[in-house]
Amino acid sequence: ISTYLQLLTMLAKARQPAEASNLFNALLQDNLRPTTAIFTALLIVLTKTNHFTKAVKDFESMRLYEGCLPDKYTYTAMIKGCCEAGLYDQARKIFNEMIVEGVKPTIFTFNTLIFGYGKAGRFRDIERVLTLMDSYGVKSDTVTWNTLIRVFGLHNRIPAMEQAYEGLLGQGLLPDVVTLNSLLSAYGKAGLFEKMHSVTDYMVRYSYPMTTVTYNTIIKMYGMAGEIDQVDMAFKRMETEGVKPN
RNA sequence: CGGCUUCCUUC
Repeated sequence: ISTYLQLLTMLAKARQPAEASNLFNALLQDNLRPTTAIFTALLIVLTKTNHFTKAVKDFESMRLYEGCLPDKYTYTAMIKGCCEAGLYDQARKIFNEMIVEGVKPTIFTFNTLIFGYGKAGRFRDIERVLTLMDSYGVKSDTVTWNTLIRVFGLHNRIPAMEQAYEGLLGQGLLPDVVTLNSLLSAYGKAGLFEKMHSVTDYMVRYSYPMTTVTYNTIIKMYGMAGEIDQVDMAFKRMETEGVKPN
């Protein structure tokens, strides 16, 4: 069953829903019993590939298999799927069901909700989630702040984004490469190139790795702004820094 | 140890 789980996880990453369904049937034919993790992996591939209705059906029917009750992973995956499908009421319903079933939401659950609402610009809902999180005694982590920074950046809410960055520092956490790449993306989108530079300076000063993603972000942002010379410089710098283009 | 969240990769 571990073999099947590993294979399903790979198929989820590769977004191969048909192959994943075939594999699930093969597992049954091998007289193996599916597990909650197997169903979760299956739900992930389905929601990732716009087979949301099928995912809900499997989410409902998994309970018919012995020992296959949804757990914190399953609920979080379904909440993410609902948000990506734009079904926020459904996401909330599944969260409530999770609570009723006695499955404790984790930081993953809350971060997923924040990202889902944030992408859609539902900032009131984010506030609600943060309050809820507090009431469950779950403490925000770097990913929480990164998520807030990302979603505010996506919506060009630069002051709110910078407030989230301050929140991260205020909690005694350090930015990671995802934080800084998100800042680069937002500043680039807003045309705040001086601020982009202060982020890259910061990365150099504190020895953050300038990854392929970092350079891809810089190239994309300058490209969108029509700053072709900057694009060229960034690409050449990748080569001199030994960062491989992907 | 293996399945859930945040950065570029069709906007």
